Amino acid sequence: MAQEFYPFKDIEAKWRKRWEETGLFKMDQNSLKKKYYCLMMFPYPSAALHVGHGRNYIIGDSVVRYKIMRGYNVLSPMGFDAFGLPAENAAIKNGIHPEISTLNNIKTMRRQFDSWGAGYDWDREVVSCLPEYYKWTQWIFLQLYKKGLAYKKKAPVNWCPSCQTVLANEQVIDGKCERCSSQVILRDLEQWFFKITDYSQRLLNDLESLEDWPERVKLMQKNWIGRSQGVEIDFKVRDSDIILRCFTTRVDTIYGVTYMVISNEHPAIRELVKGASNKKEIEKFIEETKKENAADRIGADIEKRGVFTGRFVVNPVNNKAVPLWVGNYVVTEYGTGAVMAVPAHDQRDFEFAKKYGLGIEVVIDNPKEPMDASKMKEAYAEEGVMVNSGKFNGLPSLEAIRKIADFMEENKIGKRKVHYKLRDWLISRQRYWGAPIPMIYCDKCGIQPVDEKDLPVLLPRNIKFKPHGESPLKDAPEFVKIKCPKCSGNAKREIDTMDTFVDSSWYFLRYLSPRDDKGPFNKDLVNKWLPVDQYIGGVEHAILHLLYSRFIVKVLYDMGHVGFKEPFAKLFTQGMITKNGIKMSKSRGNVVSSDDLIEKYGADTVRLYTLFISPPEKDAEWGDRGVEGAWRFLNRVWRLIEDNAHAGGWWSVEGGEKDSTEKDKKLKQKTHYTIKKVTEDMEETFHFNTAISSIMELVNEIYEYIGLKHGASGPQLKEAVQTVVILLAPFVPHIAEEMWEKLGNKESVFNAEWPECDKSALNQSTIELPIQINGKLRSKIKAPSAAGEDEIKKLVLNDSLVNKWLEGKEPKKIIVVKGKLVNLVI
RNA sequence: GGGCGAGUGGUGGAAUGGCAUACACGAUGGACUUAAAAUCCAUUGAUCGCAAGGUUGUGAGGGUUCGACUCCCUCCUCGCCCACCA
Repeated sequence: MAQEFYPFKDIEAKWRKRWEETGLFKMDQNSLKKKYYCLMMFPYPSAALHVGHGRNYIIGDSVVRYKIMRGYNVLSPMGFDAFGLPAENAAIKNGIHPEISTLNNIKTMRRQFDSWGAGYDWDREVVSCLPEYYKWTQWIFLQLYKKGLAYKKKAPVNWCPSCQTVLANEQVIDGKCERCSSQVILRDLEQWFFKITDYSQRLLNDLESLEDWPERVKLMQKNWIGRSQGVEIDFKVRDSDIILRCFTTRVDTIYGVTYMVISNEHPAIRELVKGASNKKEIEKFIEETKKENAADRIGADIEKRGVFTGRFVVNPVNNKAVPLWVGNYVVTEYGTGAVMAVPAHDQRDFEFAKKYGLGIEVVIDNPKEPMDASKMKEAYAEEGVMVNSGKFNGLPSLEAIRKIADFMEENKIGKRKVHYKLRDWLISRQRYWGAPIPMIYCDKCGIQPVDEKDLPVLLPRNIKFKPHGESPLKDAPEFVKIKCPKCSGNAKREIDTMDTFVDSSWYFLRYLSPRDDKGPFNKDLVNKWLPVDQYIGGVEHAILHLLYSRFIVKVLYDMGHVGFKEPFAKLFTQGMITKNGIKMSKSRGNVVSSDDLIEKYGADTVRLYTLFISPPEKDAEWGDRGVEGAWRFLNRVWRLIEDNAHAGGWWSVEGGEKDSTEKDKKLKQKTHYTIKKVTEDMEETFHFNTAISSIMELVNEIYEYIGLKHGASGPQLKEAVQTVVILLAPFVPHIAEEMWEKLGNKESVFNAEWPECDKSALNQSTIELPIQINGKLRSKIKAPSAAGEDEIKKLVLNDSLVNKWLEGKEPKKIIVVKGKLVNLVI
């Protein structure tokens, strides 16, 4: 009897070659089958991948293979998000050109994808750092420029002194650089922005159409866009022509305004403090708090501080003058940078007023307990009844919001207004390793776009990678010097490059015509294949990448380049693999090498364990021991086929016994239950872990069926074993193919028909009926599965154990649940 | 501070109103073996009992229900996202 391990090395090599030859993953443009575009987020090329990375691709590959088996014309492309900081940082450190290290890493990664058995249509590969790709990233920039959606402005930006570059807000974590953890400072630079804020409302509205996105992700996007409805109110500055506009969502509290605060970066601030007696103090305050802003925007808990400007502003509803302060708690970029302060009904204002002895005036009464301004411990921010509010007294505050807004609009004191937290997208990077921004600066003609026919603007090859606060492209004279496209005079190129999120905001369009040098994508193909049917990636991209991609697609839609408004119909976000409770990463030293494991156990074992470890949307803790279990299981299935092949091959037995015995019925029932379970998991939840465990149960059932004697036969057994092999194929493709061949099939298992669940097989002849008394399990009886309620009740009352528990009493009620459970109430 | 999610054996996890702990890992005992590996068999929430069997048990407390891991309320802990957004 053969007791060797299954020869995974030979098997895996054999089938990989076969898939390559038969083009299993090549999308067929002329196929009549239904299309299915399955997209994995394309990775940044980093050197050695671990099992945590593997999980992403194994999940995606299982979906792809399942859909192929279900008869779809599947498009499963792969590419590389190949521009970015790490390669450039490495170049600074060790002198290796980013292009070389990146292309090397890509080579390694392709090999690793292959080693996981993850198949892609490699003819469609896109690599964002190649001119054939970034030419069109630049084209996208020019489209936005043409539409007035790309503009330049001086803006305070997060600056990492160590990386010598600008960071997006989201790359700043706890005031520190996401990559190098140095303290981030603010710095004013001329930057290119994309006007994503023009699309705020549409990006918000269309979230509702994304029914197959996780609620969590939609909510995160919604909060990020941050729509709030309110009123903008103009306050006149006394003894001045200046008008300060502020925004509030709580216009019902307008009569409770006791002071106003403006941000330390408010545009009118210089003018306002011109004649102030404490001018020095104010200026000192402004300087100090500017420094705080960087840390502040990042979340550090900074105490509220402020300074009086010597000015007063007039409340337009009651003409009352209130003091004007400069404070560190007003967000410059949001609203108008000026806030009407209502200490009685806003916690922040309350704290500030307490600290500086400013007035507190109650204008909304808490219906539950009367309020007294002098005794308040905290602000009352709930609804209530209007008091001290002139003609609005007595109204419920919710109603007052409407009435006061109406009143203000009628009297032109204020105007309803919607604000968003969403900011424009800063795309400039003072970096080499990115797509150059295709713009030219001419002294005579000003800013000029590069002509589309002159694209791509190629990155120069010879560059010194010494950071000096400006883009390294500055040191490449052959790059910088250019003729103005308008007047042909001497001009200079833009030396900044684009944020890599621009590269990744349209790559899914390029896969349909990756080598096309006439356009960024083929309109017909793209309209046929998009939206993407299934997008799979990490939840860390829930906000930025997905929002940017949605934005770019909407812009392209508006310009008539594509016929759809949303890029991704269905989204699945997987969890990450942890080790010792933290994310697997090289710097933390807790990586589990995927290559080593594959060398020892083969790809299928690694795949099976990875999928079995937990539901894929959840984070999962890696345990090396569990791999053994997956390995044992595969050997167990393998033996099932090997041993019986030695014993004569029961799968060839066509006739044999009819499926009449109890044993046969049980096996058939289990087989069809497993089909149902696996199919549901694949279609609905991607819960591969439960799909696999149900297949394990079926294998256990098969072993029980044949007992220890080999050479068992019969149609039921044949069906069960075939089912196991087919159902396993999406998860462990190599061994499944080999076993499928051993079962005498000439065609690939991926051409096999996915089994249908025969519902009649799910009902056994007799079923075991659990009996509860007052909800507690007290007995079990055997009953025919076709038995009616009355018959079941009769059987239950005849059961001796039941009678023992009834102690002669008559049950008040007998509840039969779906013919599967009985509960007696006594 | 706000929002979202989660809390089940020694471990990963299963069950979304109906037999709690499927499936797997680990552990213990046994068979086979000179031995080991592999494989197979048995046991494995806690607790009482020689046993049949009982009691108890899904973060804590309360509620709804014939019946609650599941629904509702209060609280605790952890995780993630956002965060002085007026």
